[in-house]
Amino acid sequence: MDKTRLLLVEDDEVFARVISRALQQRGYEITHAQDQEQTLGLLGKADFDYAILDLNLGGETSLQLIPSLKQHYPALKILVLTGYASIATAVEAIKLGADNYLAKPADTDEILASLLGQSSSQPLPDSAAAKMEPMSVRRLEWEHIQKVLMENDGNISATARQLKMHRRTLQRKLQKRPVAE
Amino acid sequence: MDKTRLLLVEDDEVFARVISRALQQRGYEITHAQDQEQTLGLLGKADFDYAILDLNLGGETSLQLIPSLKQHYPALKILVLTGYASIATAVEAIKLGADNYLAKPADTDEILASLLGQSSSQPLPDSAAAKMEPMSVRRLEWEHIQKVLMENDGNISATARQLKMHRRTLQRKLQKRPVAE
DNA sequence: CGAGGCTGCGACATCATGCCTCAGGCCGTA
DNA sequence: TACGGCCTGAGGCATGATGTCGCAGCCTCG
Repeated sequence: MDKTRLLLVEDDEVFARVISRALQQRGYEITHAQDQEQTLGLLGKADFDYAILDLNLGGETSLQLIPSLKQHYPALKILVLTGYASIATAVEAIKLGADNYLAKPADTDEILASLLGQSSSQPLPDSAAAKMEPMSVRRLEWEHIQKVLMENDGNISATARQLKMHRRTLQRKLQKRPVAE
Repeated sequence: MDKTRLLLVEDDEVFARVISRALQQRGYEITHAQDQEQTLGLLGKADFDYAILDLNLGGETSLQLIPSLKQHYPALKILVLTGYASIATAVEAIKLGADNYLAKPADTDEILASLLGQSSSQPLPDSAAAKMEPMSVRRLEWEHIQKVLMENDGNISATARQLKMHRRTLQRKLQKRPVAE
């Protein structure tokens, strides 16, 4: 039978190579694009069963690609992967049509499970109630910042003003990675 | 014209009362349910335009209610609200049909904005358009700390552990600001 | 072209935080 | 009653985070 075709949109060379190799060894045929333009250029030319999108492509975001991809390949399963995960972008991604959303770092197995798997790692019904730990202050702050940032279409200055913090401070916070938990 | 009808599913008495009152003052007609059963019992009996679901209802989750609600009221806009937000439940909620997902603490304006949200570019009825300023990070932090502190019956050490911050730091934060804005 | 807004970033004084430590208080229990 | 375990307030210090200012580059609009 034919190999499963997977589209990888990722701007980080190193990570792309690693994940590509890992997936190829598991029998997937990988096509790699590095930005929106390259991805859009592929649309007519090849078929895909799955797609993995890095949320942050240099300056751009891959969210906009989701509707286009879904339009061309209605059955395409899309996984959004990001090192700067937040609830705000997760909600946005899913609403746009992504099938799953995962935070880096994630190993190949997690990625595959999220991509293929129905539910995520755990059966949600009761695990949701069991995980009753409040967010850490840092995590809460990160989520809030991301949410407001999104409402301001990524405008850092405007976001800083609303949050009543100095622009320089916001800038520095955004450069760091979100706290794991 | 008729009032907008809103279904509030929330098991926390205090929070339910506060939010109910705030929304009623803004012209909404609120129906309050405390668990899955009560909610399901309402399905045939009333119409709703919006719904706010607390994710954690005692031992159960409100996620399962979403499909039922959507089925009975296809046009219903659903907002999932939770004090124990996580990316996993956010993704799950949206996939099940929720229209938005918000982490507590959130003030009434933020909740309303998230609920009505979608209808962008809608020239909001003059008055309502006023200020839906998000909370500053400091106030957000303060509220969150207070809430967790309450849950731990004022135990500072336990609170610090949950919040993953140093006890000394929490101690200092508590001594300082009553936080105006 | 020029005004005005946004962005990234260096520098530096100042404030907040993490971390260790001590002393005292409160409770069960051996 | 003395002990261990847990909580609290507080001092001190090294280090990290933040507020402030400034500069240069980039857009966009008139």
